[in-house]
Amino acid sequence: MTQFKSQFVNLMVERGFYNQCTNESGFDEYLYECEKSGTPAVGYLGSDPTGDSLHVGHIVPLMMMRWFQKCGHKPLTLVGGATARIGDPSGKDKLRPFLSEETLAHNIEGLKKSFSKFLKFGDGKTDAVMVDNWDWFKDINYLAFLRDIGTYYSVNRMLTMDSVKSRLDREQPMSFLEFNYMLLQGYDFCELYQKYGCRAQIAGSDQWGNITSGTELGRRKYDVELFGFTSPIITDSNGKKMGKSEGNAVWINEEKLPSYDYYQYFRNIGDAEVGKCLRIYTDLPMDEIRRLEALKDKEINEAKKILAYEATKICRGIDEANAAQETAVKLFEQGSAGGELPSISVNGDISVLDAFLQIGFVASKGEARRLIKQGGLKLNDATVSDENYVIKATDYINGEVKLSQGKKKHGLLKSA
RNA sequence: GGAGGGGUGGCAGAGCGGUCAAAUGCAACGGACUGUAAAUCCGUCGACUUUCGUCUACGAUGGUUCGAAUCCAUCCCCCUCCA
Repeated sequence: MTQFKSQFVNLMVERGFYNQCTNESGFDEYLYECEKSGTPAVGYLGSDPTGDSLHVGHIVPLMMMRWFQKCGHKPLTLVGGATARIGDPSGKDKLRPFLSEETLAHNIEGLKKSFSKFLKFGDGKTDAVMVDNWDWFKDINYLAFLRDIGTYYSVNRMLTMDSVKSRLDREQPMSFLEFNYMLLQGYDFCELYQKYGCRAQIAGSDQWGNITSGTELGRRKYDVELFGFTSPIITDSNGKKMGKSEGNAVWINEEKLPSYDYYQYFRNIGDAEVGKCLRIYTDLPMDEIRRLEALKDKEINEAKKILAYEATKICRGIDEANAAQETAVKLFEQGSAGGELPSISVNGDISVLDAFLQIGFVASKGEARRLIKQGGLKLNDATVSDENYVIKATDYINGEVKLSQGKKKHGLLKSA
């Protein structure tokens, strides 16, 4: 298992993070030299602030950076204040809507928060540093940019890039604005090289074209070899991208998704994904992972619990992980309500319909009625059969009524 | 600027004067089976209403008609080709 010299590359391969590298042996050699001499290599991970939080789909490169840092290297996290104003065409058919300045500022704050859950920021040698490409793009002069950078790009070559080609093949329009995206990302890489000596870019495989744009620019303009390292796109057994739960994205930031739900997302992962997810979403040592993924049938649930706990711990902290786990145990293994559940307070009696509507489990009374007909709503674990039922004082146990929708959605009704 | 095509429910995509709250597929949700899994099967999937039914919806606004997602007019937006 040690076909590579550097700790980092070996780790990546072993844990399933490795998809493609611009120069495998070169990168390995470079990192090995850095690791041996105790000089941190600098690598960056970019993300455009098109939303105000990252979601589990972004965790893969984040975890790579986390390992990168653990191996004694220095991570840079780049937020694309400038590139978000253009829109990355990779994997998209349509031009992105433009974002307002306020939205951008808000999103950047959200991203910083997401990043800081996985990486240690600060002033130390291997501490992560946040940069914004708006800083160097906002004052750039168009003619100067064309002359300094544009000369190194061949349109012939750009047209063969996947992000461009797929649009053209599908006869989807692509604006000149988007066409320029790869120049900007290429420029970013070189800028970080100049400023921080950054020679590595880590990202998802969809960024390959944009990464090579940077490595080629580096070679032509600065005569330096930059490295790109990508992860595979993580999919579930149905080939779908990871990251959706009940139709909603699984967000990293807690204000977008309660820790309990974050925990549950990993708890409910498919059997076939357990090993893969343990490698990617937790820091557990490989020996432990190999033991866990060997579990079969019912026992695999133990592995899922550990996965959920460990993943939550990294992203939400140990307290939140404990609380989420405790709630889950109470709810599923002991059948009582836990404290981490969503709750609402009411005065006096309330109809079941309104109760479920207010707690947000149903979007309308009609939906609540339908669920009752289908036997999908429960009060204190008893199926509701009468849609006109009114919850009264006698239904409260210790001042609470447990509301359940389906098997997994639970909440509490408290008397005010 | 010219010519043509189009805007329908979360998405994709039918419908082209009444039988349309709108086919079909995907996604989603509930139930059964299980292990808080997967697969499968059954059911649901605009709002209000116990049922009847009422209301709001097919880009926007007006109009024609007993009746419009469907026809007409104007406007807005998108796409393709030509200049």
